[in-house]
Amino acid sequence: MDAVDRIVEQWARQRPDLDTAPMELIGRMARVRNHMARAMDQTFAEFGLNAASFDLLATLLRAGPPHALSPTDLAAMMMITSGTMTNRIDQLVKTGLVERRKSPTDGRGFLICLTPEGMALIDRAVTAHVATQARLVAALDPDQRAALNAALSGLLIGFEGEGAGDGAGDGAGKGGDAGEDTAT
Amino acid sequence: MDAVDRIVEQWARQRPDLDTAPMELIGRMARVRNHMARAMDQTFAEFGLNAASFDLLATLLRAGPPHALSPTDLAAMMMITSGTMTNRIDQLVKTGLVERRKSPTDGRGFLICLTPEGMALIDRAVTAHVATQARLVAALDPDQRAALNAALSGLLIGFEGEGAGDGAGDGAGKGGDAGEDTAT
DNA sequence: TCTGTTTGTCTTGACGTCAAGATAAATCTC
DNA sequence: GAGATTTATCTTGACGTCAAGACAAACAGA
Repeated sequence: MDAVDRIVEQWARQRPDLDTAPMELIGRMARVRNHMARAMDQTFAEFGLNAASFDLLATLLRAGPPHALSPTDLAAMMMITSGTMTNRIDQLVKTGLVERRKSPTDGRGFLICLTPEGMALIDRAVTAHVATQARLVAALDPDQRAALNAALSGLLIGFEGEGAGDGAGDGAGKGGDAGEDTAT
Repeated sequence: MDAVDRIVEQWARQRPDLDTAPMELIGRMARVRNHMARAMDQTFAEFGLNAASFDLLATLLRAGPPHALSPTDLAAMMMITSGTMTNRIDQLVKTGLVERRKSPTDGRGFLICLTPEGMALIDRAVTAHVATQARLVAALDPDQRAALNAALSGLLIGFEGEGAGDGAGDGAGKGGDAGEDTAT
């Protein structure tokens, strides 16, 4: 009897015509994701980061040497708008974790590079993040994990299409929510 | 080979020491949730609502007659702060879907009530919402659905504790994200 | 070469959220 | 009952996001 069960019960009384089985699934997934996001945020905070800045630094790290990407490429990979990208870069430049270099090939463009400090920080932060993630799924035994992963893959293929490009790129809503980093 | 696989592959090259199996699971769940949230937002928009206003109206509806709750109770159920609650109520009062009545028993308090218009709208919107949710899980066969639900329940119990109170109530981060309605 | 279009980045304005605190009413303690 | 505490709600200020558009540099066609 969890919180989702209580909500489903209320609907059964108020609108017995509704089939709430999908709601159970989706509701639980939303709640699980919220708990996980909260836990991961704590790990980020230990390194003076939030999900947004962690995501940017991690994207640069896992891109491989020379750990430099254009704001446009970063925004595409992280599925955020260019304005948001500018803002995130500004903050990380202020804290000295990345730097803006002029693109050698395009006078309009920049390359966002990890500084040595940024490199060192994100390297440690990623290690801690992976440990946090391991802890978050520890409650599941291997069979359950495999089943969960298979079901999620099935859904994801349905949403994104088998071998589509990188981003879902639909176009999110505006204010407040919609995302909280999508990957890493 | 989906987007999450590509990210995991990059980590394997850059940090082969990491066990990215949990990341796959969590990454897929985050992406699935984002796609679902986007689809549900579309349904809400068809009724002139967003996730926030839908959530409030639906909470009042499923609470049963007389479809009236205090802002404090609503905020607790929806796991948002009192300031956000004030804001959400203001908007729905402006559009005539709910009204503020003085509490008959507490001079400080109000009861937020569905107006007839709000009642009619949310009743139709919930029907459409449930249909959208059914469509979102249609890709899974009954076995997969059961396995997914079981795995999510297991995780949720781990996070919220077996029979705990209504809210997780931890205390979220501040700006931007953290939620996008949790239930309904 | 010159002009028009495309591309890369930043700026502006609006929105929804949160945290912290202000205000008013209710309740408790002596 | 009078003063202190708690509870219910709203207000303020800051933040991060998006959409739309401003601006500069690069490219393409005559």
